Amino acid sequence: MDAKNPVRTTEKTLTLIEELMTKEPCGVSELANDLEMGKSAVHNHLNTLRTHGYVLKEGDVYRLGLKFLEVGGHSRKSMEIYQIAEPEVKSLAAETGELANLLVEEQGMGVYLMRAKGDEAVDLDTHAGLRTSLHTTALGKAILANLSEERVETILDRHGLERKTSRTVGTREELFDVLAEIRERGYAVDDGERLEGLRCVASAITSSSGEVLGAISVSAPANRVSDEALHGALPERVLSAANVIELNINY
Amino acid sequence: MDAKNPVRTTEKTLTLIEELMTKEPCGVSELANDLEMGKSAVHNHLNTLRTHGYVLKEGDVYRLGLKFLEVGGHSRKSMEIYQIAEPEVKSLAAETGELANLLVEEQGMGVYLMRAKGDEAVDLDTHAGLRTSLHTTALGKAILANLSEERVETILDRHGLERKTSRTVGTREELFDVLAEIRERGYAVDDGERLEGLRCVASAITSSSGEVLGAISVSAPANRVSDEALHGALPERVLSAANVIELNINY
DNA sequence: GCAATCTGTTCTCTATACCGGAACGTTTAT
DNA sequence: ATAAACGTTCCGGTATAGAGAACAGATTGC
Repeated sequence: MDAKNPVRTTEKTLTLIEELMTKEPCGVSELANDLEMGKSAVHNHLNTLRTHGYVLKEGDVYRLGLKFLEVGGHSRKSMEIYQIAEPEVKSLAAETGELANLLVEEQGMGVYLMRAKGDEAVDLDTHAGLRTSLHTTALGKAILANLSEERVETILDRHGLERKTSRTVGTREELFDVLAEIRERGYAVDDGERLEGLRCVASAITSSSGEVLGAISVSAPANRVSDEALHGALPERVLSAANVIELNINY
Repeated sequence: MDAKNPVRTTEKTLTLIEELMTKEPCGVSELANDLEMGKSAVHNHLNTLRTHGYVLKEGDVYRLGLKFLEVGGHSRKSMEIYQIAEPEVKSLAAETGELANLLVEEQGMGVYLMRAKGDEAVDLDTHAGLRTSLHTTALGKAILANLSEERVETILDRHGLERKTSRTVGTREELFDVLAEIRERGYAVDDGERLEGLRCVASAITSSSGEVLGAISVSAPANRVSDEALHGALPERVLSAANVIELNINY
């Protein structure tokens, strides 16, 4: 939903920020061309952002500053789910030796709040703050399974059902079947749907009132996760960690 | 240095963001009062930010969204120093069992890029993105010691010499003495200057051309760091980790 | 070595759009 | 019931954003 009276100047600033994020260091003229803005406008916006620490100038090129990390880090730190889940996700990674993740939903997308690597963990490109479609990961599906069907429809309307690999769930019907299955057994599984050869087990974290707060997962290469483990020891661990988090959140 | 032709509308947006960071969830009227803006202006700005994911509305209150974490996470991930130092900082934490940190300088301030906790680590409030005066931490002093005297003066002119505890270095002269000492022995020490009872050892990370890229440290409670360790085993570990990082950066 | 063409920055002027203030519909408190 | 808050919408006067031109400096091509 768009704002009724959008502040166009602010939107230009935000467009500039997003362009800087994808292009990284670049100059005024390049940005002006790409965004079809005048050079003076780009220059004024960049320098306004610069005096506030959001943008840095190195020689003749501009790039994003760490102010965004400051604001983002502050937001994350103030989230109860992060404060409580953080040590548990780390334990989960240490105990399994694999990669553990914490995801929350925001505006219909999944946002990774953190990841923790065990000794043997694969190195995925999931850094804190990264966004992902909910239907493409076990984490996201664990969350979707705990939302109302109506809510899920709304999310799908907004973000669609983009495919990541040939195994990604392709239709709404298929997705709802998967979600029902997840609700039944209590955890979600990703068997190479997001990345070939990667297996992943996730569980939602819910408040005492049944509201979803987020999800945690363990990801490991298929050759280290037997079929038995995928539906036995691994989900047991993940569910246990989720349980501890839920207990701590509800005091 | 202020921009020549600042974009005032953008500045209002940024002010709003910073107010939201300190106040957390709050409504339109409260923000309008605090910032001496009209309600409609605040409303328009908030909703513009909202359609771009930077702000969320929960009921009748607004708060910052995780978009900032996305942008910040992206910036951090694209920094060479982070990519290379990350595993080493984690090792440092694991081996010492204490808290290890990575700091870089930006606009005369120190910015924590990450922290890693060992098994016994104290839990400080140093989260990723947090800013700190350079002269108040061992990390910052390790960086200052590798900057030109001129650069250091400029930074002090901009940010002053705020005291954190009674032990914080209080005058420029004192600071320059400390920095000379750091250059001589190769590492910086903080013995309760930032926080009573906390000892900290840090080393700068420099490129092959001698430019400072950042600094790493280990922090531990005084009762676990003997006077010998503070100038023996601990700096040895930190320096060794810094060395590995420097080697990896210069291929 | 000179001209041509980049670059980022500064300046001016006006069409634009930001936003104060008033009105609206709800919700909460008295 | 009444009042006082809230968030949201609307409108119109006016501050200002930004196109375009001109600038200085760097780099290029011939």
